[in-house]
Amino acid sequence: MNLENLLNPLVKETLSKNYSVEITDAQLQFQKTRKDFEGDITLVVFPLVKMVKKSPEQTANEIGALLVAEIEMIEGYNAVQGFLNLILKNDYWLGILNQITKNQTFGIVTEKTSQVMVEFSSPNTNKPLHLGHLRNNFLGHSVARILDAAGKNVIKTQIINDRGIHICKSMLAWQKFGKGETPASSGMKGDKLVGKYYVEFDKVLKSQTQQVLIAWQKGEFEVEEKTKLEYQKLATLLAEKEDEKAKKGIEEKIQKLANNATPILQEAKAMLVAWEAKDPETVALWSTMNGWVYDGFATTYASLELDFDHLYYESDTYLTGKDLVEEGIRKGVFYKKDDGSVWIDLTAEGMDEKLVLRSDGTAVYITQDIGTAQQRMMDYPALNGIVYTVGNEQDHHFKVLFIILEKLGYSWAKNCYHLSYGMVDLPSGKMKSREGTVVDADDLVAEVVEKAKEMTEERGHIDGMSDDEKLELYHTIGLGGLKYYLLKVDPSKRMLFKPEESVELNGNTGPFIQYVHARISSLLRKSGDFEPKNVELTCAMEPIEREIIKKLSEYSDVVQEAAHEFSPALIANYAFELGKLYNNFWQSVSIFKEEDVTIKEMRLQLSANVAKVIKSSMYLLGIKVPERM
RNA sequence: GGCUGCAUAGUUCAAUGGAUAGAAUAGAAGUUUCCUAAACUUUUGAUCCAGGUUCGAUUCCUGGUGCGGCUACCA
Repeated sequence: MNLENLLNPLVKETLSKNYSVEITDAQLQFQKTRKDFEGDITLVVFPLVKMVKKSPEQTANEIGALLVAEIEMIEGYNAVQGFLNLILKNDYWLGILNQITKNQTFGIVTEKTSQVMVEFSSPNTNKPLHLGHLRNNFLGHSVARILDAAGKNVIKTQIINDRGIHICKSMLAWQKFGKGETPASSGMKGDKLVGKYYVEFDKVLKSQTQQVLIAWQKGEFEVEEKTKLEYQKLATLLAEKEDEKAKKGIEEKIQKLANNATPILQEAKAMLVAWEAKDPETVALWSTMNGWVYDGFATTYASLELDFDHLYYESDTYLTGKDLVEEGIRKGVFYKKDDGSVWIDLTAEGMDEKLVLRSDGTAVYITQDIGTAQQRMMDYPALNGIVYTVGNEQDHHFKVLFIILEKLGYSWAKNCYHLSYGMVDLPSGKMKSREGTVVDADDLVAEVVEKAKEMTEERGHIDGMSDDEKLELYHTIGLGGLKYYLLKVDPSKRMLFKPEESVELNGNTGPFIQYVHARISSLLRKSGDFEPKNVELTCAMEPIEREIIKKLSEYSDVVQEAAHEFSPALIANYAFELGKLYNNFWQSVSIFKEEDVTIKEMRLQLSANVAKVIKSSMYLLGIKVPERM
C-alpha cells in the first residue's frame, strides 16, 4: 500500500465532512514533496481553492490544520503557495521499514496473472552481434524481467532470421572464395567467419555494380528491356535536374538498378530460390554455415548473461506465413498483381500498398512475421500479448504488421506491442558496416571487462580472492557498467554511445550502484550477529534515514510503472537515487559507533534493506551485484 | 517531396499540466585518526524560435528552424 492510496480516502473523508461536498479523485492531487521543502507528501490545493473560497495559501493552511487535527498519522504541515506539504509521524516510516524487512520479495508481484511473450535480439545469421544488438538485447531481457516482476508469466523468445537473401550472400561468397575454410581450420569464431564472407560479397557486389554502370554509360546493355528503359529514363532525369538533393535521390535509384543487374546478386537470388525449393546441396551448405553462426552466438549470449525460453526460426515459420498469405487472398485481404506478386492495400489507413509476397513466390520479411505470430499463438494458447523489441526504424513495419494481423481476423492482434527503441549513435556519427564503424559486441565486452580489471586492481579491495572469483568480479563490473550505460536512457530515445563513458565507474554508472551493495555487504559481514527483526517504533531518526525509507517504499510503484512504460530506465534511475541517498547516509552517520542499541539496529535494518532493493532492482536490469569490490 | 520522431547546463541524460527546471560529467574549492574515498560536501551553468489553450506549459495545440528515421520484390 503506498502512501498516496493510504491518505486518499482519509483526506477525502475529512474534507467532505468539513466542507459538505463530494471530493473527486481529480481534485485530490498528491505529488512527491520537492527536496527543498520539509514534508513527506504534498497535496496540490489549486483544485480545492474554489471549494474553500480563499487564496491558495490560505486554503492550504486551513486544510493543513484540519488534516493534522483529524488524521492520526499526520504530524504537521507547511504551506507554500498552493502546495500543502504534509509531515508524517516517525512511527509511520518505521512501520514501513519493518514491513519491508519482513518481505523477502519486496516490490515484486509473485502471483502470475497473465502470460506475455517478449521477443528480443532476433539477429540475422549473416554477421556477428554489434553495439546496436546490445541495446536491443539488454532492453528486451530487462523488460522481460520487469514484466515478470509486475506479475506476468513471461516467455522470452527471439526469431532467428536464418533464411533470406542475406544468408545466401554469405553462402555464395564462401562457396566462391572460401576454399573450404571453417571455424576449426581458421580458429575464427563462427559468426565472425560467416560475417567475413558477407563483407566479401559486398565488396564484389560493389565492384560489379561499377562495371555495370560503366557498361550502361557506354550503351552496352545485357539486361531486360524493362531495366534498360528504366535506366535511360533515370539518366535523362538526372541530366535535367539541378537540385543536389534530387540528384542524389536519382543516383541512388540508378545504383539500385545496377546493383540488381550484377551477376553476383543474380546468383544470390537464384540461390534463395534454390533454397526455397529445398535443393539438397544448398540446404546442406545453409545448415552448416548457420551452425557456425549459432555456436558463435551461443558464446556471445553466455558472456552477456542472456537466455531465451523458446527459439523460433524463420525457416520454420515463413511457410506458415506463405500459407496465411494464400488464405488472406481468399479472404480478400490481399490481392495478386499480374506479375504474381501479392500486396495489401493500406491506403484506407493512410499508408501505401505493401508487398507481402514477391513475384517469384519467395517470402519477404513481413511474410514470416505473419507466420511467426500465428505459430506463437498456437504454441501458447493462453498468451495475452507479444512484445516486439525492435528498433524504431521499423515503426512503419510493425504498424503494417499489426493491421494485417487484425485484418486476417486475429483477435489477439490488438495485444501486440512494438517496443520501439532509438538508434545508438557513436561520437563519429551513425554506425555503418560499410565504413567499418560498427562496434563488435564481443570486442566491446572484452574491453569493458579489461577496464574493470585495471580499475579494481588499482583499488586493492579484493586481497584474498581466488583467481576465478576475481575474473568473475571483473566480468560482473564490466558487463554491469555496460548494461547500465545502455539501459539508463529512455528506450524510445536515440542515444549517444561514448566509449570512455561506458567504462566509467563514477557518477551515474552501474559500478557506482554495485559499490553501494559491496559496502553494505561488507558492513553486514562485520556486524556478525545481525539478523532481520522489527525495529521499535519509538526509535529516533535522522532526516536522511527518513529519506531512505521513503525511497525504499517507492520501489513497488517504480516496478509497476517500469512495466507499464516498458522502461528499464525508470528502474536504473531509481537504483541510482537510492544508492546516492545511502552514500550520503554512510558518510554522515556512524553505525558501529552508535551506543543506542535501538538506533544501531535500525541502521543495520535500513542498510540491509537498501542492499536488498539494490540487488532486486539491478536484477531487473540483468545486472549482478558483488559482495566485495 | 510525403509520412514520422526528436530538440533542456560546455557535454550526456531526468522532469503524471504544478513550487526556485533536477542529476551526472567537465570546471572551481574542500573532506580520510571512523563501518570499502569506485565515496561525500560546497560552487559556476540550460527549456530552439514565434504564437495559442490554461489559475499555471519543458510538457498540450498551430506555424517556423535544425537534426534523425521511413518512403525496397532489403531485413
